[in-house]
Amino acid sequence: MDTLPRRRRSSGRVTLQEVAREAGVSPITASRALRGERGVAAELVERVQAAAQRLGYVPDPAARALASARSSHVAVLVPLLSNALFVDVLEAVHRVLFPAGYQTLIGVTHYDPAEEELLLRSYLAHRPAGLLVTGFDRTEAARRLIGGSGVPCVHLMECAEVPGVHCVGFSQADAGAAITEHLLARGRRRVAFVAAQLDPRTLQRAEGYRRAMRRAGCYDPRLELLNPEPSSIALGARLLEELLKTRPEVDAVFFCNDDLAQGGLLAAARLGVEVPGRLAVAGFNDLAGSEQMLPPLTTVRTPRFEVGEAGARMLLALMRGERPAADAVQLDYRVVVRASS
Amino acid sequence: MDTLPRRRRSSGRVTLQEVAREAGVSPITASRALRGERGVAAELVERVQAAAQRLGYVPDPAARALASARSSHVAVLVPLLSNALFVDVLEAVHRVLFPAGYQTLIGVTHYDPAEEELLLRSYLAHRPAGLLVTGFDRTEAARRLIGGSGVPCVHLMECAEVPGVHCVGFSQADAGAAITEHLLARGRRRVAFVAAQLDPRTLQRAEGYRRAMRRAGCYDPRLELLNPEPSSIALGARLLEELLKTRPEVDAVFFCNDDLAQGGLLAAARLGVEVPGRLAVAGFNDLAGSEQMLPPLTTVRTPRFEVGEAGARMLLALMRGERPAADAVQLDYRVVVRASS
DNA sequence: CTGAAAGCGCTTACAG
DNA sequence: CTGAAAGCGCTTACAG
Repeated sequence: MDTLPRRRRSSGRVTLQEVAREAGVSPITASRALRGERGVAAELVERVQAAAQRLGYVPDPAARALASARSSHVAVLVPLLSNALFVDVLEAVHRVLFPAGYQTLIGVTHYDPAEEELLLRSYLAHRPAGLLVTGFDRTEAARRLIGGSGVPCVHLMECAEVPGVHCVGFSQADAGAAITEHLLARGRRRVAFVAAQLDPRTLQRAEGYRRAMRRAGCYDPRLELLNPEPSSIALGARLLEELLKTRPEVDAVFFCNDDLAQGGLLAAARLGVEVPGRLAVAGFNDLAGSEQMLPPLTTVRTPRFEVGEAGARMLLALMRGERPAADAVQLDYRVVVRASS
Repeated sequence: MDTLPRRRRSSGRVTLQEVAREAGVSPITASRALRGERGVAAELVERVQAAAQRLGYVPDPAARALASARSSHVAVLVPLLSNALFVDVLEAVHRVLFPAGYQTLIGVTHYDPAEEELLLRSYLAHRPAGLLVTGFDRTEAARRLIGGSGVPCVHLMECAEVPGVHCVGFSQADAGAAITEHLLARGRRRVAFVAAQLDPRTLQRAEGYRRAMRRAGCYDPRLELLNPEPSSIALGARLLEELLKTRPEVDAVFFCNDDLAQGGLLAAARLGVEVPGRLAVAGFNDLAGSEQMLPPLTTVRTPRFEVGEAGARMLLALMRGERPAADAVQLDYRVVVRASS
């Protein structure tokens, strides 16, 4: 049966060569047929595919990567998995990329540019076919690594019209302004902004908040409570207590993320602070559970699933060498008004 | 300067050959020195390392994988990223594996054995150095894929003493029994079990619940409310309402996961059901926010971080060809009593 | 302890 | 439209 000479270091897997022999063509033709390269006679394509099927051929990604200087990996760098936001982005990315034959490599930067740079080095060594990164805030070295690699890259979550830069996101600042304007429209004047983590996108929301407050003639820097610790329900509870103690005159709070807002709502209930009567509360991102709070939380629904999907599609185009329809895609958010405001 | 003949298809990266030339040794010696293989003269090791440093050499993982039939990837398969449990496991795994030179590839199975099998095929094609999977519930084909691959594999979250099987986990059944016993010890008799998703580990907790209820002479199948939908805060709220409507006599509820329990607590507050007066409530996993609930949630603190860490360490040993200290590691959980029970 | 040769399994670049 | 040759950048297996 097996007339091939036994290879010295054979790994035991079925090789392209065996498929080619089975189909009666050369390995190169088999390779082209299997990759769907055009310019191969339809009959040969069929014969090769049938042979591959029969032998149970699985291409070797390492050999392919070595020969073509490109792997089937797409590296995705996100700040944190404990932020449900990014889990949704990743889910959407995977749903687009996996059926297209790409493996998603998830890298977690912990909001640390130095760690991102380290991950980038490591992932780039693997010659990924594409790169998906979060936002624009990174070290100069990281920027050079990306640029110098020649690997197609799409930036997620933020949007900037810079030639040669590809991105899918939404305006964090506008969204921050919109939810602030909603609170102002409800007649609130002393609207606090409470934030944690203080990553670039949080600070952009802060800018939106300031813009809206200034426009309404209500801006007062003492209404901002900024804390660099990681965002969490527990921290939201603590920050609300701190806010009420140090700025008792506030009549509304815009939390930069729903987990903080949920904690704030729970703390308010514990302290007997009436929401929205005494204090209106709003969050950001519309995370799981926000609609179940007492009262249900007013928030901004951000298009994270759409960001992941559109970002992955744009990358797919770039990896194919095509020009995407647009270099920068700005998606919509929506203020979701519930009983907390 | 560069006396090397220009290669036809050079990828531009610094190669081992260049490092070897710079250090004045053969490529094989350079390879051995860089990989820390013992049996290379200390002086040569230093020279090679210095040369690599000078040239900015980064080993090519694809070439390495092709030549050695083993990559530096470790594939980790988890059911879901929206369950904070697995995010913690992954975080711990990454913290152990990354410094050891391994890349963690995260695969999400969505609790679907067919999808797991597909992912397994895809990951195994990449010749991972190791494999980390969740639990023991998979297709027969998946089991054969793992076994036939020869790739070291550690099972996480559950524990079984089967020769040749490596695992790190805890007894889901015992933990389920323990929290049930706590509710019984509080004098509750009509303790309901409310569960979603109904994955294997949830069903093991159900077994523990039944064991404890039977032992106390309180078991009644009508006290079980099992729902196959994905677990969420919103579903927990819905299920509590359903429970109170159809089994008004219950005096306690054990939710199979904290997100359900949090939703249940919120629903109870909305309905004016006093907790724990009228109804004691307990959860499972001690997820973020549970301690902030009103009242704070009694739950089981499960060792997910420890599972990830110990599992990764065990895999590290296996990948090095060592025998781990134990094939099956059983970790401890802890009942955390708070005001909801 | 060190090295020359061969090979891992593909694809690129060049012919025809 | 098809193929023979060479090469991608490493490591294994065999010598010495």
